[in-house]
Amino acid sequence: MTEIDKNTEQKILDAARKVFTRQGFAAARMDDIAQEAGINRALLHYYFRSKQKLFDVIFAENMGNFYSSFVSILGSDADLETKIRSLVHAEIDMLLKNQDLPLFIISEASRNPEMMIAQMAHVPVRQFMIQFVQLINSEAAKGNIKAINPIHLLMHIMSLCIFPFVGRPVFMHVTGTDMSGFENLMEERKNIIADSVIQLIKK
Amino acid sequence: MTEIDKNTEQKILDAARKVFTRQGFAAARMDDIAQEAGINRALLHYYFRSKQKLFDVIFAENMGNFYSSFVSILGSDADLETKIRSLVHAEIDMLLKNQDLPLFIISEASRNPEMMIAQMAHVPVRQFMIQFVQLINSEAAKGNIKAINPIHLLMHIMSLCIFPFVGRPVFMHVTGTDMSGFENLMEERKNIIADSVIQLIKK
DNA sequence: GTCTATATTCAGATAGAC
DNA sequence: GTCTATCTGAATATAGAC
Repeated sequence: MTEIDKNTEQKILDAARKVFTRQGFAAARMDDIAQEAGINRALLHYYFRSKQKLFDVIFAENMGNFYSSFVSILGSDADLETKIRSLVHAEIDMLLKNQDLPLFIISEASRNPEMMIAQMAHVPVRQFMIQFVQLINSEAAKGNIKAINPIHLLMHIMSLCIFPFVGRPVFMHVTGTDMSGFENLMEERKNIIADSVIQLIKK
Repeated sequence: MTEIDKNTEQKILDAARKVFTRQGFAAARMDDIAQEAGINRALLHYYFRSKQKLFDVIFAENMGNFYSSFVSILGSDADLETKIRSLVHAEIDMLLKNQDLPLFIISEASRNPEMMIAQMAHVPVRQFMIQFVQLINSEAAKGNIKAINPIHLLMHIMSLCIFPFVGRPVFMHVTGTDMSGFENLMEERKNIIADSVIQLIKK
């Protein structure tokens, strides 16, 4: 579907996603979204009534995308090492395609925790966490891995995968890297992170 | 400058630091800062002319605080393991006292990279990075640790230390933890992170 | 230096023509 | 459905009294 074929609602949503995800709610301007969509402000209001309502749609969408990509992996019948490797790869792949997503979710969640909590209700993230904890505990009980607090392990994985994207601007400047250098590094990091995590739990 | 000037100026700076660091530039209101300082808006402008100029002062201050706490550690004559342990402890101690700092710096840097770059010039972060890279490379050359890309190692350390604070609201909700539970976990994490990092480089 | 009152600017939202 | 023009409200900034 080309840009012109899309109906107006879709053009608005695409534009809003782009602007809100980059700028956040407070800094985003309805006019930026309108220009990005190639229409005028009035039409935004005609379709979505208010900035807040339009934002809510985008936030829910982004929240869903952020978690959906890797929730299914734990349920497979692969061994733990494979699961961890897939998890890390899936997450970094998703982040490479949606680089502004984590900072968006995190900053909007900080500024408005109630909204985040409301949206979390529609996403199986808690279930994911429980599944993860059980998996690690049972592997440890079976003696397949070292005993480790699953919460710390999960925090390790999330931190290692997500943080570089959140801190990207600072990181790129400090190391003197450009976008493609950064992306190459993250490609490399898929295996480095997986290896690191696996090394930590291996007996 | 009289004693009373200093008091008011200091009250404004304290209030501005609190509000800007929590809310970010776009969401912060001059009136919030005035109320927090116990004065009125006009006086803010009398002292700092504009919101932007007041913000610049706070941003520079925060940027300085963020990096100054651990830059000195690398220069000591302790062994590598001790240095890494001190680095992690110092950084997490600093973050426990300034929990909003990393998200503030990261989001403002994303929205306005030029400002971040300008402020970076006054902070020895690049020098810190070079020092770190040399340290790791020389230890590897001496055969004291495994060969590892120092950039990835540094990214590991930074990610593990900083990310939990950035993602704290989401994390607290997902795990059902409250503030004191979170802080206990981060206390625990000081050693867990240091142990993990050291394990990764040990031969 | 500090305040109240006011001006200015800007962005979200609406009215009404087509 | 889409536009131009306009209203409203909020937030930054200034003027001027004390």
